[in-house]
Amino acid sequence: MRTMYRKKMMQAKNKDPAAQDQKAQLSKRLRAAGLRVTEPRLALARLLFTGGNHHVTAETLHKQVQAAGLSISLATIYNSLHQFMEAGFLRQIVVDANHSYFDTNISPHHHFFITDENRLIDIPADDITITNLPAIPDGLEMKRVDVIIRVNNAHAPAE
Amino acid sequence: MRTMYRKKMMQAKNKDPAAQDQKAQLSKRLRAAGLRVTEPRLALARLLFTGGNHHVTAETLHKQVQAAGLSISLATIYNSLHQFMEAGFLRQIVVDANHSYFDTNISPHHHFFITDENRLIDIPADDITITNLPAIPDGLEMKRVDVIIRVNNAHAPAE
DNA sequence: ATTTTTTTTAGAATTATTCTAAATAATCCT
DNA sequence: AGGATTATTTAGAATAATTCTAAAAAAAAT
Repeated sequence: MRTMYRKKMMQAKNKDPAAQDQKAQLSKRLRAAGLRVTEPRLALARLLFTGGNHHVTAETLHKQVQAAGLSISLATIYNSLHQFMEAGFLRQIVVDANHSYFDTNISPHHHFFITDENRLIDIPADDITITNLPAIPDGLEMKRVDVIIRVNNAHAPAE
Repeated sequence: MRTMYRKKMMQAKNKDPAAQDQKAQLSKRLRAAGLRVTEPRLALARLLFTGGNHHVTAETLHKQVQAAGLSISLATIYNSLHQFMEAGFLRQIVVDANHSYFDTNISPHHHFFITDENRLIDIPADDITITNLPAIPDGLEMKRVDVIIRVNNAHAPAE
């Protein structure tokens, strides 16, 4: 009996109630998207979907994973990012030929892109008013409107 | 005297006045941008800057070159596209992680991007009214505002 | 528990683009 | 004009980001 009790304590130590809850929530989200709940997916979901909105690239996410002491292959990271996109958990923002970001903020909004820092800043949808949108050509349907305001540091040498 | 006259005729046949004029104009543009006038650059300039606005990729331009019976390396095409960009003759539109287009229309305007055809359509600047632009963060200066309206063919399977 | 299906992964392949260094062409300078 | 100087072109190698492949591992179903 004593050993049993010890075991329970160990478990409790590794998984406090809040963490348990978070895990349950994320699992539910994954399952709702038709994705099996696996360790790599849970870990990525936790990195992406907790603690505010993020703009990540496959590479920066991979580094976050390593910084957290985990090991998830780049292939899995790409797979997961695409699956999360299809599930509507992420949105991809392509800013130039060399950089695309995955944005965890999926509500309609826009972006500043700081060209000389390769950094995105969200602009709430309400902060930009677009009136007078042109008619969508016949046979086509609108998927989304992206506004990117390109900025650079004042007096910075030409990009 | 007869042979001289013949020669002149031959020249006239290869270079009619209109073509001559076009070439002179394009040469002037290149020189104004600090670029030497070379055969490849002239040929690319003619393909790009005559006959209405175009949206090209390095690849499609390369194919146009070949279709015209010319041979210009892909490296030169990339070089020229970038030089033309720096000169302000072209503007690059990046629509997704896989495709970027060079647009010969450099006046302010926006785009429809037809996702299932990988095709851009210009939207005149006046057709979209953006009011209420957010303040540019301190120390930054605006370079340009891009609006991309993503559309797909109605009832098309998800992209 | 075993089988079936899905997921992960290392490493190869692909794609778009850039770099390198040698050959060629344009401009400069008498 | 002709030789020196500088810029341009090019083939092919290199790079970077992403995708593919096929075998091993994990999850779900039976």
